[in-house]
Amino acid sequence: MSKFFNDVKTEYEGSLPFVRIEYRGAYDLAKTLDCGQAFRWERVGDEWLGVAFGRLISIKQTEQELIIYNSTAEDFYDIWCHYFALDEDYDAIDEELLGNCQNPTFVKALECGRGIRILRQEPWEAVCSFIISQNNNIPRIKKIIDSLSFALGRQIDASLMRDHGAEGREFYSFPTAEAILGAGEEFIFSLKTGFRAKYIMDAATKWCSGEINEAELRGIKKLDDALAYLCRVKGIGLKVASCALLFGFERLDPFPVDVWMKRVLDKYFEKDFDPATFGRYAGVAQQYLFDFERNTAK
DNA sequence: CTCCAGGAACTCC
DNA sequence: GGAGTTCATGGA
Repeated sequence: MSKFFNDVKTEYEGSLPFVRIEYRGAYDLAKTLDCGQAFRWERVGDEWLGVAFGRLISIKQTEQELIIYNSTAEDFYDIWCHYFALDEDYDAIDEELLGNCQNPTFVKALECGRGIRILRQEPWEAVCSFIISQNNNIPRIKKIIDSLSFALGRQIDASLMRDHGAEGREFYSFPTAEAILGAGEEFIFSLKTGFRAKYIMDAATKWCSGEINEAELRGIKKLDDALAYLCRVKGIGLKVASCALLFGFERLDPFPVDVWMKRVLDKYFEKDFDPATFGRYAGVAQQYLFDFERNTAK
């Protein structure tokens, strides 16, 4: 029994299993899935259809409930509770952030962004996706990830999801590093990845050989050391490494600085402001500011 | 046509 | 160790 949601049970719509989660505290599903941290979610009516951990689900939010279609209670506890960060105390995180930084724009960004959660995505997918993200825009990042998955991922049975936007469509898991390595650089380039093709290949090579090892990386507690570890891949710099750690390795301390965050920092913060001021949840602060500048500030 | 996109490598001084 | 250039691609 969690302090953040009810005891979840499997229900059925015909033969489609689903779960209802009565969550407590703030949760903004739309912003969470559409704030640029994940690239495989699509709005279908009042639901979000997407693939993660090799599964196809649809999720929607009502007043005080989240409903996940194509998930049993077991799936929820094994995967989705974790993926959607429903077990994390964001009230406590927000409180600590506000204690560390009283910058007026940040306070405003937090109020606007309250309910955004940092998803816990798959490590390899995060690494690969944020390599693709460099010098690129979000719609095209999504297109490339789609074509990579279509070409090299494993097909997912979508028959139960016909009434949730899956009718007549095919869905694929994100390809493994092995699959990408096996496909070869020319093929990856042919999917419009451009100059990033050789970067993707270097990441896949090092991921497969164990030169970049997930468990080893998780064991590196000091942020700078973890960043340096990922930066051994050609094509991964500070920003991509920060995103990979924040979104794919269950860390909330990295603070990715892209063109948008540079804008935020020199528009609203003192000249030599150090993001480390935010403390161990700096990544959450970054996401509030990122969403604020892109979607709210105007 | 130019400019830009959740950057990073490379080349200069 | 900074500052400027280049890298594919597509949309505005």
